[in-house]
Amino acid sequence: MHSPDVVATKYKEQGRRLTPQRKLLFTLMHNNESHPTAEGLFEEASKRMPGISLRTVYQTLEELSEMGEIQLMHCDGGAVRFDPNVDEHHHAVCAETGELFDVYVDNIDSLRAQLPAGFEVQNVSIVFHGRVAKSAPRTARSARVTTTKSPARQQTVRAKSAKRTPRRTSRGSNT
Amino acid sequence: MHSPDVVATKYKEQGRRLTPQRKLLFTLMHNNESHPTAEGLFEEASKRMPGISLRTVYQTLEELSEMGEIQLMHCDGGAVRFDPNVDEHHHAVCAETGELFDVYVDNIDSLRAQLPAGFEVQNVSIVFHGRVAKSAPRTARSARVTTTKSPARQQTVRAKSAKRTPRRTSRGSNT
DNA sequence: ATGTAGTTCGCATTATTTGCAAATAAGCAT
DNA sequence: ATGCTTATTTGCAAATAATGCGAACTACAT
Repeated sequence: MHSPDVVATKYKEQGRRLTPQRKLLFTLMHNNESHPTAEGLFEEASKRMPGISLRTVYQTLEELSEMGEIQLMHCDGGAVRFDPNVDEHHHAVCAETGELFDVYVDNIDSLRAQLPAGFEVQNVSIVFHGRVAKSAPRTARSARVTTTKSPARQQTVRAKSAKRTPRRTSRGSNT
Repeated sequence: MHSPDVVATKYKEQGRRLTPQRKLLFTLMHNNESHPTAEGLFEEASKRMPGISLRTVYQTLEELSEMGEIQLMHCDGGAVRFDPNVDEHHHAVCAETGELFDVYVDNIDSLRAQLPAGFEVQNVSIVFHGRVAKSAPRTARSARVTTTKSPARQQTVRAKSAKRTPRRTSRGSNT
């Protein structure tokens, strides 16, 4: 996503208005690497602008997405997460914390896949499921991918993964 | 997923009972390559057993998932789709029809990814987004993956992809 | 045939997101 | 500054997807 200033200019060029809400959201999303959900962003925004509406957050995120300033990602079936990084990249999800990291993959074209006959690939999305080791964080950047699962049927991790990001019981009434 | 008979045996072994609902669902899921949603499976099941509850379908799918007989997949943010193929495989989604195909990838380990320091990969899921060409379906099985997008920022396809699988207005009252 | 515990089912509820209309407020012209 | 016009913001209802729960039901061992 471009800088708040540039995005602001783009907005004006398109006849859109610059509201305080939008300006705030531009700022909160710029360089945001947390892959927030609409709710999460709403909470952040509420701190600086109490009263801002969740509806507006959704609205603005949709605009930014349409303008190609941010990307959406449907990760584990929970709420959509937004990413200001629109470069071609992929993701790694920590099974424990739910944290989401950007991952660059160099050689996707070398993947040998048995695609359906006549299938034209437009883009590929890769998600690395795993966990961040708390121990000695050796500087293992750009390593070959090696999975930790039995060679045959693998279901251990997938099995009960339907768990979605836990959230408050209800919005508007945090008892 | 194993054959209905084998699954039935597994159920008995675990002290679970064999109900007509379960038997039907075992049959409908076995060798099912359509990656149905719970709703979809419910509709199929309803044809043969009117009155079966959607709740039971969800329930049974969850059981099968816990038993490692089927896999869940969160595809585009819509409803979860179920896959009786629990071998290590990936998916291809047709952007037009929404159809989902199983895809086998040989050399995932050759992917060169810049993972976060200390990230231990447990498994990788790859989704090929694209479309099935209606023209001459050349037998292009097991080909190298080549994406159709500008080398720089790619957002064309991602942008408005939040569209979920269209479904009936409401369940229970199909006017 | 009987009893018991596992199942099914319907309904309420949660969670995420979008539709809609009324109230507001940018940004331009005066 | 004032007013206008129309884009925006907001709150609420509604759509969708999935789960919790309890009452009614039934598989199946005895």
